[in-house]
Amino acid sequence: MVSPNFITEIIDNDLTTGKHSEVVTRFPPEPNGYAHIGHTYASFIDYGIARDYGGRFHLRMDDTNPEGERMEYAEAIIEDLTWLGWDWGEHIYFASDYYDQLYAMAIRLIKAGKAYVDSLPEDAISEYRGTVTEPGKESPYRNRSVEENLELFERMRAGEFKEGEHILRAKIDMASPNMKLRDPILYRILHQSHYRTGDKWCIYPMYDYAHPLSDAIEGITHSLCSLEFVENRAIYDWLVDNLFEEPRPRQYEFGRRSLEYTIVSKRKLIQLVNGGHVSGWDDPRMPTLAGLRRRGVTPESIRDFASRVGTSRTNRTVDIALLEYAIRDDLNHKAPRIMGVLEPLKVVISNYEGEDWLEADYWPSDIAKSGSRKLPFSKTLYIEQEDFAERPPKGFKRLSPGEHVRLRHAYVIRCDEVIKDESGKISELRCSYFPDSLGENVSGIKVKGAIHWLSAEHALKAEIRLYDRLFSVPNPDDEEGTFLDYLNPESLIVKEGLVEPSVLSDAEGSRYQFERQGYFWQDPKDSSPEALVFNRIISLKDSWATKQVKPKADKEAKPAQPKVAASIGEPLDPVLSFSNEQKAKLEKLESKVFGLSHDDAVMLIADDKLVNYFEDAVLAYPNNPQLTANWIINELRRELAADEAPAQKLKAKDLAELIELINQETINNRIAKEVFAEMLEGKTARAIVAERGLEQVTDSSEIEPLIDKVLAANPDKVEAYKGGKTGLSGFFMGQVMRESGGKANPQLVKELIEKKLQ
RNA sequence: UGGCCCAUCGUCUAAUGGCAGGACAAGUGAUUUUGGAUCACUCGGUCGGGGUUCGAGUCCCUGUGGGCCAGCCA
Repeated sequence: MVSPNFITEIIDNDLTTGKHSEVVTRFPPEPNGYAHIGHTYASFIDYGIARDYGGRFHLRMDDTNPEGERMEYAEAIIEDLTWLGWDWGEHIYFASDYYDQLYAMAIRLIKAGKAYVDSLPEDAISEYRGTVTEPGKESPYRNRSVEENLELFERMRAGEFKEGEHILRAKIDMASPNMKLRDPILYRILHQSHYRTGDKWCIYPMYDYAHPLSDAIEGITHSLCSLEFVENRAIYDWLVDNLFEEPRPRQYEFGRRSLEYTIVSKRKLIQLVNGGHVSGWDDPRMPTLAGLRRRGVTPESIRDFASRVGTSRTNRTVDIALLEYAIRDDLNHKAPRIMGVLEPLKVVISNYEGEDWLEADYWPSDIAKSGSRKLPFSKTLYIEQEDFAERPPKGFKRLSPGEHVRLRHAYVIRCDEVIKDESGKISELRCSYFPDSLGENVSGIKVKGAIHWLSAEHALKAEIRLYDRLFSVPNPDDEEGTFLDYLNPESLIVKEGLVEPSVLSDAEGSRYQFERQGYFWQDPKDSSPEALVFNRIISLKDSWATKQVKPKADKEAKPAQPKVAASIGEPLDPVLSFSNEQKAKLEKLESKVFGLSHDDAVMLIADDKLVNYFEDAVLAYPNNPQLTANWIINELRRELAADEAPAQKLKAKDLAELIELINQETINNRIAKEVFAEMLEGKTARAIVAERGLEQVTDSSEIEPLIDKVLAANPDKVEAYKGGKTGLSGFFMGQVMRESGGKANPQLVKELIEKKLQ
């Protein structure tokens, strides 16, 4: 369901290491608006992962701010997510249910000296916070006694203060480069009643406080959210570390997905509704789930879409064609085919009298379903205006004067005469039909195409609403002016059309394909048997139309963007900021004694820790300083920088031992990396090599059989290689190296392979 | 004069350091009583520059580009 990604990788790891035995995720919407397509993606990851791992999925209303939150929204979100197919069983929660616990935990923090009541006014707090480039200042109230904090906080809760008079903050670090850590606010006073807790509280927890603790309370294992919360993770960890034991939840962030021709910002959606640009939150053009549902889009197709859009750590904008594909792909095998005419053109069959009820299959032959309805045929028909051309363009496969066409499920007709009204507009076609062309009994007349049609006296009038993309540009937010300037004026076109009489006897909520037009269903609000209203869910792919606009499309094609950056920036020379001592050291490392390249020497010297480490290592093994430098720069430094840093324990002389083994060619580079990884666990290089017998194999007579084995096992690859696919040399190398347990001398292997493949 | 995150076909996404693959889009053809669907094929990519390595999309440095952080919002 959810395709593998960096999060499932983490989960796999947590499960195999036993860090968690079960996966518990949650989706935490705030009930202050309607769910939209963006929510489906996030909730899909949460629900899908829990489901895939046989774990638990919680729906939690993140209601920590009484302003704007309403039960009505919570209910709508529940309805929408249920419709989507997410199943949380009994696990529906409200952050507001945790208010007592959260309050108790705040007391604990205060008692531990980790939280304090600040009484600075709002603007001062903002000022004291500093900026992204300047550290903040500590509040004069930061060092109040525990007793005073306890008393003030209790009085805050009791409603003794006005909004803004006091707040509760975590005591972390006002100088942190991470702004979120500059004593984040935990509680604020809000004299507002809450849609669930009423007037019980006048202090409310902030998201940054309530969210991690709610996760921990519920036993969430993997708390997944979007990228803009990366900085918040620091508070998340701080709080959970201070208040909970292992196993505790961890937060992981994924990239958001936006959709072309769509916006989901709550503010902008409201503007669309209030400005009358759409009919409401469930207007079929809206990206809300309510809108999608009313339009007729199936939950299956939305799920399929979400699974086709992958998960990564980058914000991305998805091609809307992918959504459209998912919708069509689902409906293709679900929607019976009927006929509907959007813009009728009258056709009189001169040589036909009376009426016939023809049997017409609901399904094309490539769909393994059966069923049919009766279709009335008579002297006067309607066809689609588009399906007739007085002067047909090249490649036109429909009706034109003197030409034949198949009426879908019925006869072949020929156009004999075109009748126009006073204004010159075509008002009617006179055609003749071929009685022996029905069904398989083809009259011998060849036709290029088949068109849809309806019997004039039997067809039902219907309002047909043709919905299209809401915006005329893929990224309205990236354009000049406001997004409202880019509304697609043709996002809704209403037609007075005709449909088959059979629809009246179909079940409510039936979706159809109007052949050659698209997928439709009756609008669930506005349609009735007396006044039919059909919504177009999605048009059919139209390769004829695509072909027609091709020259234009070529012109519109984006000019090839040069991928190369226009300017090549000069790296800042770090030597400029070096002290005299560092400069002296640089000279030393670049001298013949050490012989390091300039860049490597600079890199080491820029970090005192590294240069000291380097000097110690070279002291322990002086034979190849450059090799030592390479290992420190390319391998060791990464480990030193890692969060959990076992490398701190790796002594310079131990690394020197590894360098010696490499330099003496006792082990090859590939093995060296394996050994290095094990050394982080505290063993020494020589011990690892001896224990596991990792010495390099340099004897051709030992290697050659391995090569023969690999070549024999892959005759096709050998063939391809000899045919010029030299990229396969890496494949052979890899196979042979693997066969040798990684121990073969790679240069030797390479030479031998090349010799054998000549 | 900050910190953090990110960069693979047009789009989205894969590739224990070892054959850059898939899907959508586009194109060609087959098939078709839907210019749909289906099938086959084609087109097309590792942001630039250095380094490590037998071998780099993957590791290191750097440049460029993009995103996020200074609500008593979430």
